[in-house]
Amino acid sequence: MPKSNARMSLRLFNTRTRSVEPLRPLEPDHVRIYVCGLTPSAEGHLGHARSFLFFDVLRRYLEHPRNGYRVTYVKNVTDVDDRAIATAQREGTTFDQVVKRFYDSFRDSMRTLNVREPDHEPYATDFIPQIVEMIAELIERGYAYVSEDGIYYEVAKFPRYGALSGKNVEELMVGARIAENEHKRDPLDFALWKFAKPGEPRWDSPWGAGRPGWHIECSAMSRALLGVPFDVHGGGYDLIFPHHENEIAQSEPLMEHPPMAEMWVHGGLLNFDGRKMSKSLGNFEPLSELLKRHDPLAIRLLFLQTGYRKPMNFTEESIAAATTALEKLVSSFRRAESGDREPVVPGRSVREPAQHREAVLAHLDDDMNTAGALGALFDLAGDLVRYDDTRLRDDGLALMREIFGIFGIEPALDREQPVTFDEDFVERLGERLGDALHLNGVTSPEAAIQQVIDARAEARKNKNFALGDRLRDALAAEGIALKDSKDGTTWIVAGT
RNA sequence: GGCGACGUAGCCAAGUGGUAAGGCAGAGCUCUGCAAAAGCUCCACCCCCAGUUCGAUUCUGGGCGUCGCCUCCA
Repeated sequence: MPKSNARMSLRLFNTRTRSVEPLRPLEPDHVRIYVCGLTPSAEGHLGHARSFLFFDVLRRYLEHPRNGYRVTYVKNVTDVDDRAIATAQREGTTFDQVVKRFYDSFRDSMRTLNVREPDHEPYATDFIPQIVEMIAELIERGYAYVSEDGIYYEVAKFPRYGALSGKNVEELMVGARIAENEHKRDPLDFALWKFAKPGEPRWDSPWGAGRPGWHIECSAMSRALLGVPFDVHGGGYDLIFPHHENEIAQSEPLMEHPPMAEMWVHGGLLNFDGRKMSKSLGNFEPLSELLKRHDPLAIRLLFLQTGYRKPMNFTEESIAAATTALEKLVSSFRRAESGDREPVVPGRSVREPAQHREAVLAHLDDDMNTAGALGALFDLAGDLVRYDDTRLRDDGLALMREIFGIFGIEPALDREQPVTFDEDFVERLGERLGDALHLNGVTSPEAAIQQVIDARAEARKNKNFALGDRLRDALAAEGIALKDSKDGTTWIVAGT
């Protein structure tokens, strides 16, 4: 397979330049990515997941043969912050236990969502020496000063401050909403190091024991693990200001050749029923809970349908639609795999897998237009059962799997029906069947359903359609739909 | 108040200076004992007004609306 050439290369929107640009890695064939991770001092929600899901797809695509890059992907964990400390004090525990609890849960959710593990997942508290070193350099060069309650970055010393976010420093200064702090020289200055108050976690530093401010860890850890400059710095839109602006202000004065990251890539935020999903609004469902109610791979598909930079709205209706759509894609795959074929309709053009492949990849090259790519994938799925040539069919199946792999939904092709029955299913089904059929000592829902199917087949064979329908209706009332085909009857969960 | 994004069918959503992908839902048909599934077919004057243009949904200006950031936030 030919390597990528200049004509078909991945283009991404770069927040730094506000334009779509080709990705040109600083090292040949190697892309270094730093994505701001979570501050696990509270429950993660689906909005967090959207961002990480996008970067997971980006990473998969970079490694796909179309691009063929080796990727080093770093996603940090802000494992000490004011809120975790406050929660710990309230609960009579320690901040690291609070963080562990929430982050363990979030990692489980990421696994459930088929998000690949980062190459590095640095915790801020594991990089205190590097953070302290960086603060020392900033003080030495006159960008930071020691104050009574901590060490601050002096924004006025960095002329490019505001360039990434398009903020005007003067306007920010007059903004009434910047927190006043008597220990700062300027309201815009932000903490690099906070001296510990009694009872607070502390690490030693030349200036006094304390903890790092939020922003400095990303500057220190990206420098330590990737080196600066690197290729892509990612995160949610809400991080552009002030977090990423501050990272730049911390990192670039210490560099010979800024910028710290060639490309800044930001994912759009997720709304929930039309409103921002936020910890402060309290209108969110923990990710771990939501994943119990919805197919995680359908969630991936749902996110793929919207441009990654656009704000999107999550509703029960939208996830239901995505769930159905995923089932249909998988169903097309399975039908083709089993040799099932649809006649080619006159006037309907069937395109070869290679053409579909190009269509999908061209969309992805275009600033990761996953929605367009998904449309092309549905086109492929439609043609899959129309190839009368085995080679084409096999190529089509392989392509389907390949694209599913980029999207991170490949487990859907192999898994069993993702069905959950509640405990009373068999009992309720038995009641619904009444005299029509006595379930014969079965305990598993699957076996019970099979018994009903067998009994119905017998009834239909005997032309006893009334009984057959009664059996089918009993299953339908429990949300189980039957599908008759020449090879027998199968069932799916249709919902009630 | 400052900055920014968005407004395409019932819902979600891609996209283009030359009368609009895809998905979900819906309708009709085929198949079928019935149904489901599957297949076929159908379903959009692209928020409003003005301008540029031979031609705008796509460009420019104004308006209206929704949302976000400016404070911890993916």
